[in-house]
Amino acid sequence: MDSVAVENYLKSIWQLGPNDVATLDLAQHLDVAPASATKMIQRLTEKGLVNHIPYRGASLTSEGERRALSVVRRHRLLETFLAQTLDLGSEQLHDEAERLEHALSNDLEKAISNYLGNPERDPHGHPIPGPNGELPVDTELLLSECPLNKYVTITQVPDRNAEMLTWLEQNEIVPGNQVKLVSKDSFDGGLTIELGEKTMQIAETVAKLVYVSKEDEI
Amino acid sequence: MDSVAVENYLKSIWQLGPNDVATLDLAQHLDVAPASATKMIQRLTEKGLVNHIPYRGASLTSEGERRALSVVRRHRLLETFLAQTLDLGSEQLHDEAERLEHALSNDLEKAISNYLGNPERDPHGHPIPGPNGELPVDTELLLSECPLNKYVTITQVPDRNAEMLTWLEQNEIVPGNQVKLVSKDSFDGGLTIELGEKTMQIAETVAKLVYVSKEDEI
DNA sequence: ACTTTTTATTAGCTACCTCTAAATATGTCT
DNA sequence: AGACATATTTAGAGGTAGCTAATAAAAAGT
Repeated sequence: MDSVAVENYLKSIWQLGPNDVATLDLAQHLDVAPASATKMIQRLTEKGLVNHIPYRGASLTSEGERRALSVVRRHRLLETFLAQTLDLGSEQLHDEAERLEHALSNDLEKAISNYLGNPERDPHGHPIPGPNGELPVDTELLLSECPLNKYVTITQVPDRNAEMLTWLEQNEIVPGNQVKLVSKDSFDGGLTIELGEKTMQIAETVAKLVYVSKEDEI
Repeated sequence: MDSVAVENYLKSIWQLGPNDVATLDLAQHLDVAPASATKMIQRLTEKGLVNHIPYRGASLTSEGERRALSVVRRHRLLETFLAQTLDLGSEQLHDEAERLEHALSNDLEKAISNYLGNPERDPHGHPIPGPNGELPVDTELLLSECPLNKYVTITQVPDRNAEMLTWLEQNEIVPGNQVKLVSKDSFDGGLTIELGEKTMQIAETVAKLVYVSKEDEI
């Protein structure tokens, strides 16, 4: 069993990957000092979970990725489970899953997955890795990069920022809804989209975190 | 936030209390070396959570007890929650709750309690401490010490030993069922009880872990 | 190309929690 | 009371994970 710290590092490297992750980025992501990240990267390299080229960056080995995906699976199953049973604010879900994911046994993971009917997506639309780390082939693209004037279906929204999530929900930018990208403002990257009957503006930073499905008619 | 280790020590001292707990008993209960228990007792004393008279034993301060009861509350809420949603083997419940209890936030604790209708007992019949550590006044007594030839209702069964729990369940010794203590064998402490239509033997060690309600007619 | 800035690593320290082995206190038995 | 057994504590060490300050490497600017 990996420690909570190890699991969090692996998960963060996975989230920031798949390119080599800079020590500083990792440290900021985990809210630790850069020196602490260096130390841990070395420990993980020692364990064979990470490939590290000093002064360049770190990436996961296949075993490291397997373990990272196991954490991600537990996280997303928990989010789905909690969303379905208790009804918590969508913002809370992420934080709670963040804590509980490290304490979920194999058996309980199975029981939860089974209870939920072995779901493939969490409530934010993120794919849930299979028991052995399988992820669906990624056929989705970013809202910020989708073709103009074509309706697409929102598949994934980010879950890490509670504020943003609330804003997205209030504007009905949630998985399943259809949007049409009307125009991209060239100077600030802002996007104009149509959603149901309303037209609205969305910042590029946000649009870069929302995924939509590729093939979609009308 | 107390660490997992601190929470486990506090919980164990509470479980072994309320009398002074011997270092060796505590160490065995937690499966650590006696020296480790001594060290932790000293740390807890430092923090004001434990009263310790060297070579005598340790007991909880009121703050220590408050925190121990918070762990117990989380544990029992989790057992109840998991029993109600997933249906896990009764043996598994305890182990899973044991892990998750340390990762349960205040908010999630509230949400779960609320979802369950603020229950006062877990599935094994153990009272769930209130949010501030309130426990009902104890009016129950041990099956091993209850009056002869009087029907009493089982209120609590132990949850720490999976094997014993399975045995108890198979023999319908579960909270809510009625039993009559027919006789106590003086030499080995074994008890003869009547349960529904059958008469059976139960070891004293087990009978000392089962609680029954005091007032009960027929 | 050299200097400055940024990024990364090393060195050295701390806290927490564990262990084994040695020392000490307590309780019991004769 | 003295001796032995048992329980407890101290001493000393190791692993994990964090920190700051100092150093070194890489990247960027002039």
